[in-house]
Amino acid sequence: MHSQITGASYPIYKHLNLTQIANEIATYWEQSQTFANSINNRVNNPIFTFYEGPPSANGEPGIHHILSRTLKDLFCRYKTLQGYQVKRKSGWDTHGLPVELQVEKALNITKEAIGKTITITDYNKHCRETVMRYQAQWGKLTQQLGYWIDTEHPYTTCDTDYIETLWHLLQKFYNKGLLYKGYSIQPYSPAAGTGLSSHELNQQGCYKMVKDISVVAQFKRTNTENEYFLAWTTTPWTLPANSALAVNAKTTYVCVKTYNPYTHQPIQVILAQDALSRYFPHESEKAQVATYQPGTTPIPWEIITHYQGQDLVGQTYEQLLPNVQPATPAFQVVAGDFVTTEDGTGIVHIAPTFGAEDMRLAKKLNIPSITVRRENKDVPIVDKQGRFVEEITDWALQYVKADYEPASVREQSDYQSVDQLITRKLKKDNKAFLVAKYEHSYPHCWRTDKPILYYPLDTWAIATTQYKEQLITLNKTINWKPASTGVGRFENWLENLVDWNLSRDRFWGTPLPIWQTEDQQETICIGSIEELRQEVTKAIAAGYMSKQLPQDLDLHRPYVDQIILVSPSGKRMHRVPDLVDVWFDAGSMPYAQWHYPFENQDTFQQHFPADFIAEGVDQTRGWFFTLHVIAVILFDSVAFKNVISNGLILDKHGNKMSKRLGNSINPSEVIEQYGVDALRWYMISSASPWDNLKFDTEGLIATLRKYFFTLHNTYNFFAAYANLDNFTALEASIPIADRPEIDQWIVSKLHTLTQQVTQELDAYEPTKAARLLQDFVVDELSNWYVRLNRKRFWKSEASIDKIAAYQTLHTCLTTIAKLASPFMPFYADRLYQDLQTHAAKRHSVHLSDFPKADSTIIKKALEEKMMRAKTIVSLVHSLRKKHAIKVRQPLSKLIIPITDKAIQPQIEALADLILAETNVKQIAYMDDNSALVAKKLKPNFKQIGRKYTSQLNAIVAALGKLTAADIQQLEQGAIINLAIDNATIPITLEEVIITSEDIPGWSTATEADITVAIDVTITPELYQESIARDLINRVQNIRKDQDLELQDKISLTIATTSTVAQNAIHTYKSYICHETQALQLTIHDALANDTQRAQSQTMEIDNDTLYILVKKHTT
RNA sequence: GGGCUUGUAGCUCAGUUGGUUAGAGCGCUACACUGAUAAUGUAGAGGUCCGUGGUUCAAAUCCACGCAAGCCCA
Repeated sequence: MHSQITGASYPIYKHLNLTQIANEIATYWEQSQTFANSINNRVNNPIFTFYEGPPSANGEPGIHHILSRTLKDLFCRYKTLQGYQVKRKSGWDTHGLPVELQVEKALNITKEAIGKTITITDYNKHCRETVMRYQAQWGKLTQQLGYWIDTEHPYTTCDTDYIETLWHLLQKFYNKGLLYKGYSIQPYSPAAGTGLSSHELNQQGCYKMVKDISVVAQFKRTNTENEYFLAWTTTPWTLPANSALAVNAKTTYVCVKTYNPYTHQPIQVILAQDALSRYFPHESEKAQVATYQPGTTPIPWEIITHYQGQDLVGQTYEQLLPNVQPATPAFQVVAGDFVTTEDGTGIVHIAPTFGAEDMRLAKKLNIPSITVRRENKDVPIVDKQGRFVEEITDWALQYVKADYEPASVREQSDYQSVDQLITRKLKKDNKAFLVAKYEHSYPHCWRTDKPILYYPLDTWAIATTQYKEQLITLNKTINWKPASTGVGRFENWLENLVDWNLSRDRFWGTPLPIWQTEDQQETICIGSIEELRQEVTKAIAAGYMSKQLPQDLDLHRPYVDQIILVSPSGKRMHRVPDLVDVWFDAGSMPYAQWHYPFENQDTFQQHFPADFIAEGVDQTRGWFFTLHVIAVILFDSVAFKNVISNGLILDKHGNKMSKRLGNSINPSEVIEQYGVDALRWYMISSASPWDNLKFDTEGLIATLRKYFFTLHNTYNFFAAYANLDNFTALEASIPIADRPEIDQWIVSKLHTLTQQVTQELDAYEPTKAARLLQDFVVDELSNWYVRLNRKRFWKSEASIDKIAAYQTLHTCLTTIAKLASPFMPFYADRLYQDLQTHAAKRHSVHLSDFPKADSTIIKKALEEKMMRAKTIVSLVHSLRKKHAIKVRQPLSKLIIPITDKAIQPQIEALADLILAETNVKQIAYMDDNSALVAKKLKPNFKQIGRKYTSQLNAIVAALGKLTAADIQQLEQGAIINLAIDNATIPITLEEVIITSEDIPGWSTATEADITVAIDVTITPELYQESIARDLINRVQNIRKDQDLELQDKISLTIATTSTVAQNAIHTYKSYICHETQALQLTIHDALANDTQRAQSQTMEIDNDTLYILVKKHTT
């Protein structure tokens, strides 16, 4: 090996160990404060704002977090390289139900115990401790992933400052009149005695298929003999609460004369025309209504009237189960937009106390609810345990769902559920038209495993619906990736917006800062700690509080609940018990992370709204929504301009990962085994972030092999020779124009790549960018440029050409390191720094500037030329294969027919390259008019398709019959007239595509517009040359086997009795010596002795055995 | 039940404004090439472009209705 005199040396790593590199680079970053520097270096630069969605540290980080965090990191690094200052503040989501549930489980208590067997203080203390339980794992993963984010100053949603900002925001809502107390239908678990959040219902397995009894009930129209409205329900127990029926005003309804299937009494029933076939499937029985014999089937029917839904509105009916009377007149038919005929009868039973839609409609139309009085309040006819109240005399105190009964009751053989009892009674009373089992998916309480009820509860809500239009308008300005999430899923959600229910009846969360008098007539909303202290001062004066609040005030329960304020009229005011939905915490982070407006007003202004956020698609109606709502309503702005909503990570079979199935991937293990750069690259390049990724370790390994090893080997190749030649990359740069054409080509490709990568990243398309990079490295740089230029690096003498090759490859590798650094931050940094020979100039790639494409260097024509050369090479290889002629066998000539004059000079420019690559002596061009070239013609459909439409098939057929002479005429500009259907169709050259397909008598291959033929004659001279090349190859392998260094010289001894081989070796002696670095070459008929024979290797040439003896030459 | 996404070779994915023989990589088989390479080249096998209708001279592509998977919501 050359001695390294200058000290300019590129490290060489025999085996690529990405994990080790990542660890070393991580240490380097830490020691050099690289992350901090990448921000501090850009103090006066434009700001790129990124918001981190706060994760909850009460669970372990999973592989899906890797994806979104990689995306976040990628774009922040990219923008940093482009010169922006990108501050990234991390955050923690600390409040909420998941934490509480975890604590309840750990303490083995239920919600009811809180405040009784355990104090709220102690309970919340447990919550506070639990919430950061996995903080260490998160920290480790953040570090392992190379996710650059400020973890030293995170925002934490349970901090007093954070909560104070929330109070400020809530007060703003309150002052706008948008925060109000309402009464709404919520999922409620009677068995657990608590309302459930949507989060709870979305846990795995909460929706279950259940068989319920469904009934089509007959509601008797007032003042008629036997006319009924038919309405369908899957919850018969809600029928005693019915107070209206809803129809769609625009739907057509019919009145049908028929018989009740249970009582066989003649009836007339009203239902939607479109629902008719569902209940009257037999067309044929129409005429037999008059002659029907009770008890026989099928039951005849007959349509007697048609109605518009509008005509039915306002009609009244008799109460179905008259146990409890409404306070005001009820039992009317009303109109509801949501009524469809897709299932049921097209008439919907309305029970305002047990359906969200029902309650909304009831409020709008003043429909009374069926309620009873308890403690001066109107309450539903089902109590909080899930039982009918006493007033429902038929089934008093029975559970409305069988599941709520104790097993001992439920399993008795004569037990009948309320649904069964009700339907039986309806059947008997001629009020049931059809009773059937119905299987559907229904939510269950995750804790008791019992079905939930939709039940009316008190709540505080934000009137988001008032801002619906503005929410939609501003959403249109957001760049959603993928767009469908924004214009489809999100906009659709906004179109169907309901008011945001903020209340949570829990303990560990941001308390609602609202104080009320007992009669609820006076209310105040507190917007800051300062304001609270002022109110406390008043309360002290009024005698309700004994002293001012402590300095280290905790705004959580139970402390805030102990604060009593005084109302303007002097009454005591208590805080309402509600906590705020944790999504409000997360959606407030743009403000609360800076404790705005109490501090950092400038910082907030500079960093609002965000340029970029990224989270899982499941956040669409979570974080993305709450960010949007708060920003639009309170700040008249979007909260983010660009958003990526990424998909899920599934296992390799496309199943969801879960611990239970044992198919989940431990991210740390993967990172340690394969290296985080490989993992990041695999995830980004395999599928667009918004598509679900089927995670397969095999794919990850393929990425490693294909991309990383190739890149690494390209670097190693460069380093090995650059070290030998003491190339420092500090030499005067040879102008690109003065370098060989192939250098100009790869540099042109490099700038095209830079342009495309920039374009894709600007469009938030990281997958496309990564694939472009990978294709460049593997196909263009390694597999073409390096392969074709190896000789330039080998040759021992220094030359301009050699320096050009080094400089070109060095530039490519350096640029790749920069372009790819956002994707593979560790390896890119190592690569980049290893390429800098001077320690003084060496710095992190992440402190460099992102490459800018220079359009003057991009030469499209050259790129096309090279593409054509590649095609020709692969066609020649294909022909050799066909004739079983190996590449080491030189051939005399390849022939290319030229159909387009412009192509010949393009091929000539790269002729040397093509000849070397294909091992052919010469290219011959064949004039396109040559009769030897057989041409084919096919229609250019784009040209003629729209022009001739119906005649097209006939034209295509006629074109197929054209002769070679016709084609030649066309090529010379003539117009060919086709006779089609008694008409003449003129065809011009533009309307067809002519290709040269074949040269008769030659072996040809064709791809696109290029045809290639080869002369397969092997002359004795060519055969000799192939022997020489075979021998060289063999010797090179022996050198390699003997572990000789690249520059070692050898003595070569050959023994063979074949005169053909001997002659060949004599002829090519100097060539063989030069290629194998042999200083001596002797040829014998046989080897001298057994020792030599033992040391020699053999090969078969010309049906004879050839002995090869390679000895390292010593001086 | 509603909204959205996805469905192309055994696997992972491309496939432009519709254009007539649907591609790449991995994997498999054979041969070749190689003093950077764990590579690479060539050829072969492998396709109901999820299905059914429709529009069109022409559909993987546009439309409708389904099916399957996933996410979000009721």
